[in-house]
Amino acid sequence: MGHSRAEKAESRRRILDAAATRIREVGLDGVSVNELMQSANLTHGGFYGHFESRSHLMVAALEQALADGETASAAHTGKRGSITVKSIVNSYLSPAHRDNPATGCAIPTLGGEIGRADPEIRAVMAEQLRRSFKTMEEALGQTGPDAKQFAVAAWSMMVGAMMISRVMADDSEADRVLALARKSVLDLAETYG
Amino acid sequence: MGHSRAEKAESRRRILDAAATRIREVGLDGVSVNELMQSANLTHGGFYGHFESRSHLMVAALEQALADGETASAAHTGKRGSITVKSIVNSYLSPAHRDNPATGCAIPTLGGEIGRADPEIRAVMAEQLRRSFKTMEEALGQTGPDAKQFAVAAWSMMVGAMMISRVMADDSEADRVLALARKSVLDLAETYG
DNA sequence: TGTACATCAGTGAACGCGCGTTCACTGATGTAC
DNA sequence: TGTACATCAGTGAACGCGCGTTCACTGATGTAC
Repeated sequence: MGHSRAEKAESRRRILDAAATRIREVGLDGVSVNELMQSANLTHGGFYGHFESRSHLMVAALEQALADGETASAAHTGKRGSITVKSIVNSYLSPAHRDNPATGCAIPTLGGEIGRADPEIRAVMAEQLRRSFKTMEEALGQTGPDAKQFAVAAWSMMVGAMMISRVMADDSEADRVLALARKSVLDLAETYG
Repeated sequence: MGHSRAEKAESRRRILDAAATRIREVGLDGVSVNELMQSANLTHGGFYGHFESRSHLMVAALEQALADGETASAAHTGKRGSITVKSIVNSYLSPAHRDNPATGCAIPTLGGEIGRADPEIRAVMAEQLRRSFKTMEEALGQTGPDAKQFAVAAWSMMVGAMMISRVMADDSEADRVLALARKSVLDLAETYG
């Protein structure tokens, strides 16, 4: 059980990875320092050697969760061929994404909580939203006000439908919400594209 | 400072009202029993004379918050004349609604949290969603698969856009999200209506 | 109408618990000679 | 290459705090006679 200096960065990474995953499962408020340290095979006291405070970790963890979620999405959509509206929507509004929040997009999971958080935390997610809008405009293959409107509408619908689908207990009802939202985003893409 | 038997129901109502308001401001996890009792001008010990446990209160508070939010919306849209898609959307996606979560719709505020809550809590919101879908179909003045698709798409977009708008720090950016989503819901209504 | 008693809404001290954070320490790693 | 020392990642006890919940109690209200 060594703890060389080179391994410190590795420990930090394990804490941050656990945090980025856990906050998507249980929310920012649902994670304790002790729990994260244990899942990184460390004891709670060492935490402050890696992060200034719990809230500093949360900022970093949210950044990573949002980046992870985007990468996971891009990995699905991007393999062989370019990103299209259809590939984004099919990947995003899939039952697999709904059933695996820990590796998915943090926006439907944490958005409500973050809407009432510190400006610093909100800024992290706001920045991701701007990037997401831009990606959607590029996927539409257009620029201008209509493309912007589509990007905002599509993302609003996707995060809303994902949140709603996760609330629904009945599986077929939850699946139907995803399917109908998917169709509607594509209908909108035709209208604006 | 009397506490007659007739006043007990009044105390319960005050606790429940405070809870229904507060959960929309700070989330289900953000409210403590002690805080609620104080805002009802009572001490914490008396809580269990009114509710079996904190989580029992939360179920009742969520029910009331959802009913309140719907009533508030209907009050705006319904005055003089019937409910239309336009009247719902204009009221829901207004900056006033965004800036007053305590009296507004609980879905964008609490949806993420509730997606990972007990089945009992999820069922309460799922039921409200079904009612909301139905109201939207009626507002569209149609029935059938297209009306259902529109209802799901419109609600997904509205709750998503509200959540996103609350994350945005910049006011004009946040307002623009609402305005663009509003336009898109109305565009969809034309497509399906 | 006036007194004695029962009811019960609300009080506040106490419980065990987990939280974020601090800090004196341990002991393996890396360095100097 | 081998020994002495410095560094510092990680440990674990302890802190003050607020949480949900329990419970013996108080005292105003309502009832019986």
